Amino acid sequence: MPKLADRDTRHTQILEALLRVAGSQGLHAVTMRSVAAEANISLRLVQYYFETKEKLLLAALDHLAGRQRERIQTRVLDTDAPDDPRTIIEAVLTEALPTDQDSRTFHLVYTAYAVHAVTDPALAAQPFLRAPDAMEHFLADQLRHAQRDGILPPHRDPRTEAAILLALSAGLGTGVLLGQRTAENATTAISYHLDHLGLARRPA
Amino acid sequence: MPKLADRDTRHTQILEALLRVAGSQGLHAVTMRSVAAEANISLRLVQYYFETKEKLLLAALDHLAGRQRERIQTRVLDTDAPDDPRTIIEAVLTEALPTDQDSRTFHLVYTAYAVHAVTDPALAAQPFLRAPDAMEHFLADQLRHAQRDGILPPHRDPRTEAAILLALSAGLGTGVLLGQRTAENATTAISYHLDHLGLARRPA
DNA sequence: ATCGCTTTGATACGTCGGTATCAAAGATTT
DNA sequence: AAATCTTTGATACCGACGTATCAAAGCGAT
Repeated sequence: MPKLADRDTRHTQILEALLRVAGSQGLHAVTMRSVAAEANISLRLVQYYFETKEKLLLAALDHLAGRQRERIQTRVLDTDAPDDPRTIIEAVLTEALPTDQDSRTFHLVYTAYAVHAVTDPALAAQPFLRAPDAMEHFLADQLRHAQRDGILPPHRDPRTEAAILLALSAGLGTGVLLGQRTAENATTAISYHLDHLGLARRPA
Repeated sequence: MPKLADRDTRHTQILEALLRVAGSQGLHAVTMRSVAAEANISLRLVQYYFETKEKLLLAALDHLAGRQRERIQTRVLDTDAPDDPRTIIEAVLTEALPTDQDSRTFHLVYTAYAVHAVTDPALAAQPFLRAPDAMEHFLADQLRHAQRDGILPPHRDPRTEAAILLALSAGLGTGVLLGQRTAENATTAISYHLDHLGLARRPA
């Protein structure tokens, strides 16, 4: 009966189960047992692949970050102008909003991790801040390109603007997650902000 | 030995103890026992004043919101121009940043509650979103006043700008909390943004 | 077929945490 | 002085959870 799956398959299977639990019932509902049940495997097998809960959680965080990276990349490449700064930036920021179940889960779980990291040194040591940090640099680069291309006013400071964009989309995302704001409301605000930045689309 | 305190004093004493625990070790470290220990009273007494942990947590949330309201009010009144929109808005947004231990605790605990609220209906029913919602209206009002006074360009939409301001300061606050950004960096970004809004100080 | 990796099951241990209970005693009020 | 409110102490119960252990069996590859 027990079909053998290779390690990678099992790993992702378990991690996806974890994310489903965390996404629907919160990170506090993630236990070795609940994950096993969600994945339809025995508790013992979860122990087999991830010896401790801490390792399991760290792996899940990694998995989550990877999925989000893929999502964003896909979103950018799916636009009609994947080399136009305005298009890229708007796609990135919009993708970061919790619109569908997947991105809701991402936001929820990631935020929960972040909260834990503030008081848990082991988690804080994790490459947690690297993703948003990289994103900020990426945005700053795009803004610099835009300035060179003459589609962003020269008096704008790319570094600061990038920080603002990132904080803005994170804040809006949280608002959407809490039901305090609709996703449409948030996307509108992002477009509005980019418009007033003076960040135009590159003419074809 | 046991001195009698009135209910209010005890309540706040216990709630402050809770916030100290939550602020230093995280909300997950808040247990009936840890709070009792932090407050230097018996577990039994915590049970006496707040029958269940849920009630205790809800009371703490209320207490937290109240303290933050006071903090912001004080901050605004302490400025040199407590009736100038630009001054008020900058004070409010800056106060919302986790600069000292108190505001760090606020951010941390509030965010932790927010994360819980997403998957806990009992918490979500709480007047959670009312504070940020009221703040957003307040900011929008200030912006409208500014427009009437001619210190904010008329093509700006106060509602959207208010939403952006709130999301921005929340996002920056999170960044500061996670150590990804300094408080100075964040305050700079806020001033920068207000400047580019075209929101000027009212001339004396 | 033997060896090694994978999977399950049952189960158990220790800890922690929310809640409950009983008894007793100090303090305040009337 | 009596009645009521406040406070402590000592426990106790029960459930949940992380972790560990032992035994057994399925499956793949050499």
